[in-house]
Amino acid sequence: MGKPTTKDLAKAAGVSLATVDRVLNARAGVRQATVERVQKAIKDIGFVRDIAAANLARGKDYRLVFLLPDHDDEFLDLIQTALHEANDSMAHERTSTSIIRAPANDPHKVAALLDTLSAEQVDGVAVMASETPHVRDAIARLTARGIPVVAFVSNQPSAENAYFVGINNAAAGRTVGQLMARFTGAAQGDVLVITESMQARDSQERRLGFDAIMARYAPRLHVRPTMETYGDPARTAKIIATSLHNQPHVAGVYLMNHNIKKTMQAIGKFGTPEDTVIIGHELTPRTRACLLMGEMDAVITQDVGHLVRSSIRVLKAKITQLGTVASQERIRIEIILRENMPEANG
Amino acid sequence: MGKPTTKDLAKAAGVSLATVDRVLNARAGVRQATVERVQKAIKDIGFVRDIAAANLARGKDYRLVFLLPDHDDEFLDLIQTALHEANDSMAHERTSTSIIRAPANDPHKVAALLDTLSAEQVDGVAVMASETPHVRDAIARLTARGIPVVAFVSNQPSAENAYFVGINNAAAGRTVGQLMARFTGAAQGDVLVITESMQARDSQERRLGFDAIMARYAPRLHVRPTMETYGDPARTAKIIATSLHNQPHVAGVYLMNHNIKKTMQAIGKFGTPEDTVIIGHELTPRTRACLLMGEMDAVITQDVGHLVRSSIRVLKAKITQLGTVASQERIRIEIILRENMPEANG
DNA sequence: AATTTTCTGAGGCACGCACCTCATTTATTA
DNA sequence: TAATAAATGAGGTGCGTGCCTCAGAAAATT
Repeated sequence: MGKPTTKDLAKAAGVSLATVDRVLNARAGVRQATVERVQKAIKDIGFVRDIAAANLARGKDYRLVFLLPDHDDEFLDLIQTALHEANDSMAHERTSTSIIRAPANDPHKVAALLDTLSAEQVDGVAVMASETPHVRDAIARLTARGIPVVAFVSNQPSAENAYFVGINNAAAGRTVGQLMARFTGAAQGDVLVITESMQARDSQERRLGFDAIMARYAPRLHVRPTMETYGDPARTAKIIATSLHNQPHVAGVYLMNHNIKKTMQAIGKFGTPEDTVIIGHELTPRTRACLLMGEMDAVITQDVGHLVRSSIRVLKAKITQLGTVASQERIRIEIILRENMPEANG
Repeated sequence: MGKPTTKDLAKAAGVSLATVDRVLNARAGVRQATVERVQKAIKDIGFVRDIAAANLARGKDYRLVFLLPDHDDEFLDLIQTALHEANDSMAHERTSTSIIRAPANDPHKVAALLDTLSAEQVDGVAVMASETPHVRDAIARLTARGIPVVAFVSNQPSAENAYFVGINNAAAGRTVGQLMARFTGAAQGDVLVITESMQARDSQERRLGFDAIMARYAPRLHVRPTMETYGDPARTAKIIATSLHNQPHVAGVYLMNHNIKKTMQAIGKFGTPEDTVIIGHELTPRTRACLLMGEMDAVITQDVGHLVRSSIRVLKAKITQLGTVASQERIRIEIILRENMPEANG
């Protein structure tokens, strides 16, 4: 005989189907003693609710919202593409995702947007935003309203209950450090570190990890202070120009944020020594091309499709109060060289 | 209004539910013209069968069989663990997996085992075995019997219809080559390549990829002919001992197959220069430990959990004649350093 | 003890689909 | 044209669960 059903449960607990239903769906009007009898029976016979059947009966689908920064870069493009793809393939698993966008560095706007989401319209939320007290509180209010939240790409360690879907950025920084240390061989010189802003927690963590490894394995190299572009092309160009001019030998460059288009353009324009090792984050059309042409030596990335699907699975698991397979939800820090680069739409 | 149902389909096609059912489930007794009318309506209204409901109604579950080699190594252990894990987490998606084992290098036994599987007991099969004519034919017979097959880990390019779940081994070899070339810095000397057997197609492909990159990027190094251990500890020890003795400077070692326990033991015993770069395949407890202790420099691996889940998804898609999300099924060639090593049970 | 309140059981309908039977219509062949 | 075969429609039941109603049973209150 197959998996136990609600009928088996009712029999095992010595109650009726109606009572089983009341307990399973946390409806009122059941004595505590009875609730416990049923719960014991659940464990005894190993009952697990058939979610497919439950969803069918309920006619419900999962409405998930992804809150993303509202600026444009290739990484966000990838995320949106993956979300649309997921939306298509999950439509028949009763799951629909929608995207809302907020200024990345305006915590008030983010918080305000999150506050507009009610449990009537939304079943779960994935938030990609910088960690600030406002955002943290808005997340807390969401969960208080019964809406599960996951932190997406950017961790929210201060927000309890917000499961983090993304990579360990310190480890990512260490990985880049190790590659930089080894790829530079025995070269002497400077290493430039460039990012959009060190405000972002991600950048700080990556830098720390990077420095730790560089200090240990490549003391021959001098790692310069982080240069911030603030996303400004002119500023980026200027920074790069003066850096490349002043440093007689740039052995390596670490592009720490994921919007490296402008930066690579500037580097291409001003030129670096042939053997300069350039490592950056996120596999996008741009970094893909740079790898192929040998302009970049390695890219550290996370699988965007996996990020999206994992967020969806975790949110659904929270909504249905079911468990997840931990190993499936762990996001890998992927090292991409020209040789192991997956095909374009992967 | 939500997704179209069979009722909507019937209306759109101008036929009854019974006919829709006959078409959807490929039952006999429908005129070709009518079949086409229904299929056109399916496209027109974008009907997609609700698999959850269908499975519920059908009371069916997917019985999948994994045919694995019958010897023991850590990689196979990982696969079995992942299979058990998947079995648990898929139980409520009406999917059960079982494992049967056959001597890796006995194509007749493999074929004989595959021939015993009938469509009454089994809905899909994943085959991990060396590519031989016997195996290829047995796979063809399976699909002829209506049982979908995927090639698992080991490709079966000669078996049409057997979708391959695994990595491109030539690319994996190239990746190792690139890492070897860069990690060895400017060192001169020999590179040893060790495997269990060059009979296996995987080993041949890896070697080709490796050589191509080494010739191009590290002509300073001399890559020695492949040494075969045949899985024999004594032979392994002897090979290693003489190699390390004869080669004055071993700059690198490439452990090409996934059963590197004995080999690493031998290497540890006879010792290598401090700066010898050792790279191998598959992240197992053993390679994990070697990475942590600095005995190995990099491990090229494929996510075993992903391999298993992907196989299951692909088989189920074949059974239900549905599509898969290509990007989700692409198995990555993962580069693992100490710094980006996932936790133990990942 | 009588009354109110709180539980509990029995049963039905629905979800989208599979699968079955039987009657009826349409096409094919003699 | 009649006889036969093939195609189609109508309608029912069940999968496991959610959700609702109503009638009784048990417990708590007066």
